[in-house]
Amino acid sequence: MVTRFAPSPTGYLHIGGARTALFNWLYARGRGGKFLLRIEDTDRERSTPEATAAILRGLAWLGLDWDGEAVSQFAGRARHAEVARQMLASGTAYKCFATQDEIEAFRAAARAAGTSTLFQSPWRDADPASHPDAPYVIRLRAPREGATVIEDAVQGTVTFRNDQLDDMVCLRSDATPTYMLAVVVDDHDMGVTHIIRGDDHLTNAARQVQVYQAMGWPVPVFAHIPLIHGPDGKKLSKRHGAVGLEEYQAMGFCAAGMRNYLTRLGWSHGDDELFDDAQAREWFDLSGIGRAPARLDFKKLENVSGYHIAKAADAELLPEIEAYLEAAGRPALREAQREGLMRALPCTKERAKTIPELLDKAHFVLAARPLVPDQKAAAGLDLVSRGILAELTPQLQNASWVRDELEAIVAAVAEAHGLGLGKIAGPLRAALAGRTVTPSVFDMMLVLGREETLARLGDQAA
RNA sequence: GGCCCGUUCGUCUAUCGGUUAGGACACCAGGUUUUCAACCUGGGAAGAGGGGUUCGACUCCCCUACGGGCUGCCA
Repeated sequence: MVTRFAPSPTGYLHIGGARTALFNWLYARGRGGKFLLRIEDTDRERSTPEATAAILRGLAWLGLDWDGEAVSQFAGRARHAEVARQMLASGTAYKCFATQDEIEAFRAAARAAGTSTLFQSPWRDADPASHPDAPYVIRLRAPREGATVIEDAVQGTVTFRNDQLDDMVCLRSDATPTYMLAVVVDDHDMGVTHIIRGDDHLTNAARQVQVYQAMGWPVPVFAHIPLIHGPDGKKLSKRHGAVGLEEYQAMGFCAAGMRNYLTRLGWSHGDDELFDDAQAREWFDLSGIGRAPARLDFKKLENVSGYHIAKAADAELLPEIEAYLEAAGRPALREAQREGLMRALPCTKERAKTIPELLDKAHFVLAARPLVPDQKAAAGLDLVSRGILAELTPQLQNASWVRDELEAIVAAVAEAHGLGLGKIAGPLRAALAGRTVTPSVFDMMLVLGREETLARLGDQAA
């Protein structure tokens, strides 16, 4: 079995497109099939190489790999034209010499008369001998009786009356193929067996089936999935905020979390919410896809992202963090910071929903001495607190650097002053991290090590 | 306008004629706690509306409302 993702390179990779790609990828990868990528660049006006690059970057970040090279649809235009000629020869298509003006006049008249605006070409049954020497388009000779039926894996059986479908243009007057023709030819030639795409193509599917039938080609399995809507239930657009996949990377969601969230958006497998790629590949199927459009919920995305960050192996998280830094336009990690971060990951990743949040928790290991405490931290470092820190320092000097002993020492000092651990943890936190919100003070000491810990305490002690 | 698709807690969803309509996120209350987070316990929260079919409908059919898509020599 073969699936494909076929985006138009006219902008960024839309979050909805990303999910479509993900579904196709999951379906193919879970069944030992192939997942192909085709760039639908037949619209020369709007297609740009930058957009293609953005799509490739987005897929790479999401972790979706495709088989073979990405195919340019425009490159296959000669083949598409050839098929149009074949249909002409077999009589399943015809030359139409109607001009744009004539078509517009037809539609205007139809609108005024309240009849169907579907264009009915007078050339459909014209004698070839009467053909003028003028530009023409090649139109499909679509059946006028009966109905065209789509057996859709998501939408079920969808029936279109043929009198609702007009003779669509397959080859334009400049001899370039239209999208409707090109998709069908490419999908057939590429051996695509399952077309999973947005349901904005459901109506198009009927016209495309007519082309398959005209060519006598086997019709693939269609699965038209509902679009993703904004939080207000309206079609997702820029006014809702992030629509481009890369924006999600820049916001710091982890790729695994994004995959999990997007997979679960509009598809379900019982009550399973959190899963890894292997499970997703095993579970994913067309019958689990819902029929109603889904809305984006950033809170849930955060939750899922946090789950996967906590679960990720440190060695895999580090490159992802560095990729985030680059995507967000933030400075790269210095070598010392990279090493420190690796040590700090175990005590920070479990508390972060996103990568920027993780970096914030890891600030203590990213910052270099002498630390400049922020306002709140500075407020906690009063004279009394500094005195206690000064008292604590020599005791830590000779301690064996293990959690139990560090806890015991700090607790003893606190008790000597008639204080709870909470009272002394504050100033410690301020001295060690320069902040009031940090990982556990003992975790920080262990990550920082004896030397750095004592140095930082010394910086702040009275 | 015509054709097509959709509609279960705020959100994502389970249910495939018989359930006190379940789970997750979010929210609220309490607990735990060295901060934040995490975690634990509890709570409120749904079948768009109206007709049928049936012993019995969230589930099947029809109508209405609302949302979406298509209706291009765009994709």
